[in-house]
Amino acid sequence: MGDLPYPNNHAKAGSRKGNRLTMNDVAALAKVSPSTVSLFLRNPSAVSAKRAERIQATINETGYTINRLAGALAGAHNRAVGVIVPSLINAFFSETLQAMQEIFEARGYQLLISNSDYDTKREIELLRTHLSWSPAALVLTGYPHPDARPMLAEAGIPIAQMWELGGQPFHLQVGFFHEKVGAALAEHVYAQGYRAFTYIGSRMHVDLRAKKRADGFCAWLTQKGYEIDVIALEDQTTTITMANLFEQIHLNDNVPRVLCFSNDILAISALFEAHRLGISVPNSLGIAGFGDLPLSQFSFPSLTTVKPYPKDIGRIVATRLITWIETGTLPTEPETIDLGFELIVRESTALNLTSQAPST
Amino acid sequence: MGDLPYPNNHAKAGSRKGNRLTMNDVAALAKVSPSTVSLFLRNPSAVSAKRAERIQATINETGYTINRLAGALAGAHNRAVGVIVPSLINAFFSETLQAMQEIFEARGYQLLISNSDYDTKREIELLRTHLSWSPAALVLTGYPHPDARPMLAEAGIPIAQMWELGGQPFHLQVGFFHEKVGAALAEHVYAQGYRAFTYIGSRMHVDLRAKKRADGFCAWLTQKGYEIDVIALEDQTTTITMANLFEQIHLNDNVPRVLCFSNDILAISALFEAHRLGISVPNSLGIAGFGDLPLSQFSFPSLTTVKPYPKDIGRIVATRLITWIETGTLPTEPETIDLGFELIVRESTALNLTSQAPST
DNA sequence: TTGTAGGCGTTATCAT
DNA sequence: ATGATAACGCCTACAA
Repeated sequence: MGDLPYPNNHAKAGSRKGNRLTMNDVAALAKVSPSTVSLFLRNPSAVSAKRAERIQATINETGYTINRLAGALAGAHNRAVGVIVPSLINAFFSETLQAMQEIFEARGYQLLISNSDYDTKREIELLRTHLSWSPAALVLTGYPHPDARPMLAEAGIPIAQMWELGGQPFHLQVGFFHEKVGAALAEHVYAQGYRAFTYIGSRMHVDLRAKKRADGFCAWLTQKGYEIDVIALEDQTTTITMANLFEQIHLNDNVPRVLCFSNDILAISALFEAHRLGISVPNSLGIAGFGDLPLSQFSFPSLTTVKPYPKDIGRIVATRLITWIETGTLPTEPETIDLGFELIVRESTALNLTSQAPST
Repeated sequence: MGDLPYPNNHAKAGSRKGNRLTMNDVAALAKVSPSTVSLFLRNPSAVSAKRAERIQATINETGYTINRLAGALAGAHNRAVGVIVPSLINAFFSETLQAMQEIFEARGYQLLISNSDYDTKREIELLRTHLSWSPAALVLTGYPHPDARPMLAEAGIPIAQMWELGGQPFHLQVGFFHEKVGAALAEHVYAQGYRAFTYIGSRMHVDLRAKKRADGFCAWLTQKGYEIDVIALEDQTTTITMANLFEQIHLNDNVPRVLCFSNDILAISALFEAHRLGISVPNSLGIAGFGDLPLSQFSFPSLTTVKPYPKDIGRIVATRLITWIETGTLPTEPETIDLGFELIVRESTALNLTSQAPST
């Protein structure tokens, strides 16, 4: 399909000619040519001090603002960078976005952010929309749908994929292997002495990365000969579910159980539920999460979790992209940067230790 | 100052003429005129079925993507909407953004999002930058700096301010009074029987809304003749601070104390710290927050907090703005919508009640 | 319903 | 160092 049709019921909106102040106006007022103004704006030192001053003065007086739209069209590259994330609400992506934006903005790039809501169809549409703004680069989360590859390949701009490694990268891939997260966690809880395992993931039917973490967890333990209870929460109703969850769990001190959650929010809810029920964590039950929220180190007991590097992902993506944009080059070989993750062992899985000890 | 100069070291980047497929190319291939293609893209039903089909076919074959930059420049209005929030990481703003985006995107608008990092100077610069993209509308958080008002007034586009009420609105203001939040909380904890009060706010020197909540809290209690300990946390080091905080607090069962925090994250940390120290909440100490995180109703004890309506803020802003954009009108009278907030009373301040009862 | 002509505000090229 | 001129790709009249 082509582009979407939108109603064009915007009759008024002033006449054709907006009364916007243009570069020509500024040039006329400053008694220089438009080219000189343009040049001044891009590189002030290339203009004689006298005229520079005049131009600056009129800009100040008139409150002139350059029209980037026209500039972008005129053949300079567009200083906009498109970013598509699955969710704006997710704290991980927010951190990455913030980090990216700091760097991009410092170099004069504007971010066009969209969220796909974990929906592949939406993502493809968004790709089209983004491309229609002819961005200088595009940042995607994970893999794009195969159908979208040709479109992206034709765009001729650097494309970064973040938060997940694997598949066929375009130009740059920055992230980590989510299966390894699951495996690392499995290895840890096994080493601690837990012998009954429950993995609770939310929205795993759409959040493929959460799914991969679960898979990695199960794979490691299956190989050891254990069965894992996997509980998939359909939506964000952490809520009732946590009480239900604890009802389903059979605690047995001879075969200590651990609950691994696909994010720290769930894990912390579980911690509270344990408090409510008087279940001792980590001795009667282990609990672990993913994400290392600011809160997680201050919970009681403090939460064992896995910490990705959302800010670094953003920083690296931004830096690389800017290099390619400004040199006008595209890497011949796709670049893959594995940032890994950190398993943060805290009290909530410290089965072998004295869990009562206050942290210092 | 005019606009920022950025190095233009992007020599390569293909020749002047990008090899991008244009509407003319599509027209030629489909054997129609460019304007027919343009018309088709905007309103498919206005073109004869035969040609429509031909055009659609060539678009599919070539993978043509319309260039909105050119369209926007050509005098149609620009389907971009600028949004400036203080932080991308804050869960409140994320929810508002997500809600806004759903509505805007459904109507074909792209969001240009920036975060000011609670910095006024940055905000003014961002305003300039956003204006340079000639957006169809602008969304600000709270009040813009007075210096920025003329710029905004001249822009001639609808401007929405969200999350805070008061001052001189431009066209639309959607939010609530933060002082009232503080007052409502004060009234509640006083009614519960707490008689010693501590307010802990983070980043209040830059987050003026958090400051106002604190002020509202203090004002109400000062009027009752009480003194309030206000603790301002400079940065996000929740962390060590929570332990320090509890060291400073003198608990006295005859004069029960309540801790009110400027956000739920801090409040939940405090809840955990109380567990760690064996302090009984709410009987020995009350705790309240702000924000109503998903987690907050599942903490133990469940957290008393104030719930704003971030999604509604986003939805209303988006809806109103779209109306004005598409009718090409600007409201003559600024519109103010007070969404209020909800005081959610839960266990953590239930001094008079049996706090042991498990929630049902 | 379809085609033609002109212009949107800027930048790049090429003289001067 | 400065200025004239021709794109950039599309949209909106207006004409056919």
